[in-house]
Amino acid sequence: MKSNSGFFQKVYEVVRQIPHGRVTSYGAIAEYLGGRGSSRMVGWALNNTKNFPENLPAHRVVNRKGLLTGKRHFGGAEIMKQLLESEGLTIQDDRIVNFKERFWEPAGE
DNA sequence: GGTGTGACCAGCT
DNA sequence: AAGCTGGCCACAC
Repeated sequence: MKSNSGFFQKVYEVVRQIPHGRVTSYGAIAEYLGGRGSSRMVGWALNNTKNFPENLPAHRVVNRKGLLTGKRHFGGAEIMKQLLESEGLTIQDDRIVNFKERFWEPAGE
């Protein structure tokens, strides 16, 4: 075990483990990791993902309302929307349709 | 080692 | 009803 950040690493792992065509929320990941208060940390971790050479499905991570909050961090709202649509999801009004059904729980896997 | 921040969530006004 | 502030916790300077 590497004594690395842990939290960040875990976030990357979880995000990377998100099934194709599924979405999850920051709060869910945060709660799964340690505490619901760490929800903001999840966003920060994802902010580092843009430094990742490989494609991290951070676009599958949205807020509790299924709203594409971090779309602006992807370099364009259209990017995130297209990515999700490409995954078979439906985006309407910058929001994931049937988000509740598409919701994937980190601890669920 | 202290301060600031950050893509949230939930409660209060 | 809607808007805003606080809180949480871990990382970077």
